[in-house]
Amino acid sequence: MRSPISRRPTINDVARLAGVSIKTVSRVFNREPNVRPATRDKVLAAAESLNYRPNLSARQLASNLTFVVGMLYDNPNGDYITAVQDGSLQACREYGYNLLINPCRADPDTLVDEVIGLQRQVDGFLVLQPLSDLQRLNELLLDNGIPCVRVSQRPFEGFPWVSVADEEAADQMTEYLVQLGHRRIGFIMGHPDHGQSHDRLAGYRRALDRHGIDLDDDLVEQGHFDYESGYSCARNLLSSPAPPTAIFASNDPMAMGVLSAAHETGLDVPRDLSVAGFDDSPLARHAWPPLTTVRQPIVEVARLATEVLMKRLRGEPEGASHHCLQAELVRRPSTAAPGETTFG
Amino acid sequence: MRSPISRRPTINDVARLAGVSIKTVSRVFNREPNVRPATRDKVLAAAESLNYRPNLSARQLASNLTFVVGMLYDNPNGDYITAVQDGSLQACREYGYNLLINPCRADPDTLVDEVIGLQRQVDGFLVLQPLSDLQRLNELLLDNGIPCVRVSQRPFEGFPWVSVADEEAADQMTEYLVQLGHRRIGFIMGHPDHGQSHDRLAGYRRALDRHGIDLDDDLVEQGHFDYESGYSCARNLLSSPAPPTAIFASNDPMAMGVLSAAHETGLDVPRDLSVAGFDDSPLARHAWPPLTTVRQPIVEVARLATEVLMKRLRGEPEGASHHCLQAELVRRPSTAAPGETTFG
DNA sequence: CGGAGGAATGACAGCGCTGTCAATTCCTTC
DNA sequence: GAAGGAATTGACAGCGCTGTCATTCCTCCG
Repeated sequence: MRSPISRRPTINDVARLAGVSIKTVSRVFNREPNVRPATRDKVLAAAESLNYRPNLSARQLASNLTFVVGMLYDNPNGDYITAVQDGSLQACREYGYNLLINPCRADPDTLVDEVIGLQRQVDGFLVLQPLSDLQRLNELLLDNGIPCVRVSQRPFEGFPWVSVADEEAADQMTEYLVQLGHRRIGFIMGHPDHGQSHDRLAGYRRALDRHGIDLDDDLVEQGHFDYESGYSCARNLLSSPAPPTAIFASNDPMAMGVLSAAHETGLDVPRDLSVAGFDDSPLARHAWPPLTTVRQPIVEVARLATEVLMKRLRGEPEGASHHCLQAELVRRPSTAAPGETTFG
Repeated sequence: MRSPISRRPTINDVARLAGVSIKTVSRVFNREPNVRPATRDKVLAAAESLNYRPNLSARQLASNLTFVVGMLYDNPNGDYITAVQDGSLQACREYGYNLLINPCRADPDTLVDEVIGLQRQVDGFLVLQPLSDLQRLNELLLDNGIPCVRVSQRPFEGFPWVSVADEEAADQMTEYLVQLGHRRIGFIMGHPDHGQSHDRLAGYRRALDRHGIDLDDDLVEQGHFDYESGYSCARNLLSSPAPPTAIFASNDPMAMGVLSAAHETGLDVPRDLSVAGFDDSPLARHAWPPLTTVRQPIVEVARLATEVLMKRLRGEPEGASHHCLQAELVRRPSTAAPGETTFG
């Protein structure tokens, strides 16, 4: 007589039902090579019908691996973080890994402690911008032999990295503004310590260059990726003797600041001033008027980066050590030809 | 001669060095009673000198505990989620637990699978709104004997819960608008399936009642907590024969929609229309004009809920099964006396 | 001083899985 | 049709810890 107790199914139950050894079940769940497709199917069917999930603790204990990847970040932008988590989780689930989130302060000392403390609790790290650009952190990780994948616009010898074609996207946005008829286009840079800031500026410059428009340094302001700096940079730009007819801010919160400054100055957007952002955060859709911006494939970047990490951890061929994804221009009513309006 | 191999020390190493059995070491590390102080000290000294840390996986496997709590949510609001994660992590770290995030679709069938699949991977769940109001999910969790703490405005017999005094906050906001001189105050409800929506409506009603202001049903619109519904509800309200002089939306994205509708209609905010939101998401500060709203103590709610869960898991006295935290009114330029403006 | 009874400690069997290595099966190839 | 080698599968011993239960050590009292 079999026990009717409903305990969680183990690898033994699956093996028995599938008529194979537990080792074969283990192979299937670890995607090891050399399992006949028919056998694999039998095992998967058995597992499915029992609703079997491998016990992580047992797996960890036996393999001396944790099957957990840590996510290291200090980005305060909630929408960005949840998008990254979303993408990363997709890859994690596919590979049977779990994700341990680790928001941390960029303060180097605390950071070192945290990372070292986590050392045996995770198999590797996904390091997000802007933390991924901290030289000291990267070196620490590398010296301790901890597998990592970086999301960054800059390479760091020793770790694979995933980036977004920021320069190209900024070029496209500038091109679009030029095509609309703008010649005096203000630019608000992001935080100078973030790699992206410089790429976006470079794209802006490249597009202007191509059209033979002189780069007026007075049209470039140094912001910090936050609403407040967008606001004050815009105030500066708009109060200059020859104000721009369009302002391209390096991210959406700064563009929101530009909108506020414009409203406050009594300017109509887009008639008197076109405003463009970068990131396509939910903010952008909810602004008034809705913001023209650049949609970054954040979810895809995170998924890809996590997949690269998984492959690395499993010793599979990793492919290229650098992947670059394309961003996409999103046109909304905050931009128009100078003097025109997008509304009826 | 000691082995020079630098592997991580195990409980056996400590036991040998301390001259006791591994079980005694285990007792010391688990703070079990009935260990002589002298023995305890010997063990701790040995552990210290070896720099021993218990292996989590082994502990988990043997004890059938995971020292991980899962966070179950389907809220798409990134700022809310990161705030919750932040608060929850604070409590987790304090108790030596890890946090496993689990965004999921509210689709009941998938959900059941996910939760059951996670069953032995976590010791308990923190269930967030609005998932925490799904009757079927709560029952599933309860039937499977999984320890949970809910963040919700509604009780569910069997689980402790943490809520925010939404009704009171909505009352305060309405009171504030009345004090400014508004009599026709529009209200946009949230998603009818979310408990909060009804509490906020109740607070609005209570305040009007107190002031003897008749409740005009035409002033209450049914929204869905998103920008779009806020926009269309506001259009309805503003195009009525007797439009309101203030609109109180049940969350910030809807208030953003109200702002857009007002701008589009050519109304000046706050001179022609005061607008108030709820939640104090970053959106609110970045809107034009900045939104008067209600700050919810999200981080604190999450930390408290997680602490309650930890205590429950550790069999410590839990205290009350219901905690309620206060929200706080945040005044910004989007509200003013009718006909007045907040700007110079 | 002997014995009762609680406090302190230990022996040992797993927890559910993976690594190792041996056994078996399946193809080729001539 | 059999040898030879590669592909596939299985048996079994732990991984480091905790639960159970047996054993030993005290302490206190008649």
